[in-house]
Amino acid sequence: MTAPPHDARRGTSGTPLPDTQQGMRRRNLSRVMHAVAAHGPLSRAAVATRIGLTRAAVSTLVDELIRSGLLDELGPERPGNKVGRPGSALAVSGSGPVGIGAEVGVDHLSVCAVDLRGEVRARAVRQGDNRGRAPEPVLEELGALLRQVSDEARRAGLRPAGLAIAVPGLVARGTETVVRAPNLDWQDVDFGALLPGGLPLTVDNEANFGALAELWLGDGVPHDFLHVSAEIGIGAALVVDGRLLRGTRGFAGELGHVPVWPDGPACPCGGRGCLEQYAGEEAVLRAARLDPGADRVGLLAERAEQGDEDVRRALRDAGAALGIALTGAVNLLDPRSVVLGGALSRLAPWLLPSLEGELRRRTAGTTCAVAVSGLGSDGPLLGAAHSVVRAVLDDPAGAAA
Amino acid sequence: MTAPPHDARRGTSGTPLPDTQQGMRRRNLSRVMHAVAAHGPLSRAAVATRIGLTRAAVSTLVDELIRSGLLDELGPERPGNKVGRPGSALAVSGSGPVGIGAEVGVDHLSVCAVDLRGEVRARAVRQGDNRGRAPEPVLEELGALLRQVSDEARRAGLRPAGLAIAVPGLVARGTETVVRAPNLDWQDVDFGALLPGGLPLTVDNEANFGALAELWLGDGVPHDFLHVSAEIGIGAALVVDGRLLRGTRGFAGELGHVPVWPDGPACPCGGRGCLEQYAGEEAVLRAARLDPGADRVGLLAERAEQGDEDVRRALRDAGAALGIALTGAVNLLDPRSVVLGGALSRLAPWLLPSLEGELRRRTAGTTCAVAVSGLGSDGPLLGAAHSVVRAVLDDPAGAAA
DNA sequence: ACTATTTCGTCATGGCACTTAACAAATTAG
DNA sequence: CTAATTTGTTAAGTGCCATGACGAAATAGT
Repeated sequence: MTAPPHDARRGTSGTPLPDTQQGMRRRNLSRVMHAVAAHGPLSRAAVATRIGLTRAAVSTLVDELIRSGLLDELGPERPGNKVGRPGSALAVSGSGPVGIGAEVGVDHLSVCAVDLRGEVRARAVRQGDNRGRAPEPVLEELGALLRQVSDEARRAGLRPAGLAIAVPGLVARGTETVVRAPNLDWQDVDFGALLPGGLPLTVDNEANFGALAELWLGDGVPHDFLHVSAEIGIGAALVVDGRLLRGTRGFAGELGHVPVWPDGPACPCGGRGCLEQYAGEEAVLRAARLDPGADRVGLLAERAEQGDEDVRRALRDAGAALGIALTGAVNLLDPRSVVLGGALSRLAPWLLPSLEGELRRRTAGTTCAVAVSGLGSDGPLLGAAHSVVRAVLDDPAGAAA
Repeated sequence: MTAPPHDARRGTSGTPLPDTQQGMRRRNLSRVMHAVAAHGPLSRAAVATRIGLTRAAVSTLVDELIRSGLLDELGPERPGNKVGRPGSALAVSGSGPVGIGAEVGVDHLSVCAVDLRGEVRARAVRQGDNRGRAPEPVLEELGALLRQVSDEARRAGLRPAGLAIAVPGLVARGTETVVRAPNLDWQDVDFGALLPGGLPLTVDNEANFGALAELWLGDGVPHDFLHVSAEIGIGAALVVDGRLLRGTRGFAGELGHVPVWPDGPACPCGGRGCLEQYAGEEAVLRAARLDPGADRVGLLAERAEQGDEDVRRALRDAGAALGIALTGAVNLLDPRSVVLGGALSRLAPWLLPSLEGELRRRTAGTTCAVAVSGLGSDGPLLGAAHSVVRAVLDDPAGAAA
């Protein structure tokens, strides 16, 4: 229904969008919101110097944003400045719009509401294996959770401004249709048709939302990195210049099928020796001589911690394969860092030594830091909710409603 | 001195540039120029509908551009429209600014001047091996060629608006310093200091300029592709959404050191089994049992054409290795196509079958077209000159002088 | 305590960029 | 030859930000 927020502003053809005064106004409203959201409570004067407009101009912008309920005036502020009249502190409203984020995982459904300040204001989770279930009943349950969270938010005086859903599968660029979700065994599921409408809807890959969460919430992470996450497949998401690189069809980031040993075992994808054959969940479990059961990642972590040599070797080998695949990616993309997220962050202690070893040996000089995500398994959910929040910050006028 | 033109418009930090009315004017001037440059002679009314402004607004913009000498009024035009007053055709000026492009190759120096219409208006080449020569005498010769071309352009009433130089090596992002050019055996050469000033200078990798040439001049190539070129090393340049992906330090595109067979022969880069060990010029010559001499690419093409089995096998194997490395890249980036440029375009007939074979087998479904560049060896030079032209189109107000 | 200084937010004025609306000019259709 | 259509220009209008001046609120100095 609505275009993905993060590619906005780019015209469809070579000619960008026309530039009118209203567009200028909208962009400046957005700049004010971003400045206040990113750099804590700020006075009008501080905003003005920060975004390069005059105090007078910022005053009118702020007035409009306060009237729309997107900014709050907190009252006089004790400023860092020593002398002069204190400014009136402005903060993004904690009682205006909220972004609704949802995640359809293989073993859970979760929904949350995040306000403009980034606080989680409502939350609902339903555990339960969704593998092999038909889309309709799953999305019906998801709808119930969504209603629950929306109602809770509304009771708190908040207004849902949009809905973003993270799914473990490929989503065709610009649509709400899941083309293929191997772990759920879903194909061509149109979320727009199966969920009650009413809110602007965005559906995207969980790896993408996880990377965006890292970009927006991770600390110290620059806006140029490669985010690797593994659930059952291995997905990567590339953030370049603070923007997600989606690829022509939206299928970018298929790290799992990068060839590692080109003559290696055949892969369902048609190739041979894909990374997934060495570092995918199934492959690691097999190499560790463990049976696939529930909470397999937890099991691996537990055994590794206990010192199980088979498990440790399996993880070491997986890390080496990851390191080789990442060497290619780092050579191609020159990111500032690589971030391990999702299940990988939990297994990082045993993956990292061999991973970093391969990477460093093969990219001498081109030092690329490897970091572990601090967001844990909440990344995709938070990224989804925050994507709605960002959409509001990116166009406050359009989202004021 | 000036920032690379293609990353412009992006603020230094999270907060973008402020939006003032003057900025709006500049952007709209740019839109007019782009519309006229891209879509042939156009009337004011046609420009207006195309860029979404009113005829009145476009009229004042066009007046200003004509006064600056960037647009020419050709006179009444026979329009496609059946009825109504004919418009007055506008075209970008053929007598205004020109972009000066230069290329420092291993066996030649070349310089050209391209006007806003994209026509090459002056040109100078000096053949001769530059391998191992010190930077100073080479750049002195280049300076002589530059003067020659600039003078010729000036005699034709043209005004050099900027200088862009393509070099076979790595250039640190945003600088004019060649960090490392292995084939010339140069390190940390500051072009800005060694060339006479006076013009805004940009120095960049030849692969990058080759890709930009493909983007701007290639026909049918979309603005999402992976451009592969091989001189002695193998470089790639990624164009995403019409923008060059440079990487954090400007070192993106090092396809030559993507691991292909991780246990393969050691590579000077410190890794093992890098693509360059299989498809690099030296490796191919060795496999073909040919001695390195002058015009080695030409020799390979000639022998392959004559049916030399050793050469053909060597090229077949190189193509397969390329296909494997590209499989990784395609999986990661999901480009619309892969374009073979530079020396590869000449050898394409013998590389393509195995290359496409590997690529197609390993990326079933994810069809990614492989194309051969039509620009030949002129790509980098033309890309450099056109980058200056684009800078003028991108900010006509700033470049009017 | 009182004044000078500094900084903040607002207001009135002005300039700039685009839109709207009207019009003359140039061409085709009937 | 008139009506219709399209172009380019002009004049008035609106929106948005800059400029400069002002009162308000706090600190520093005497």
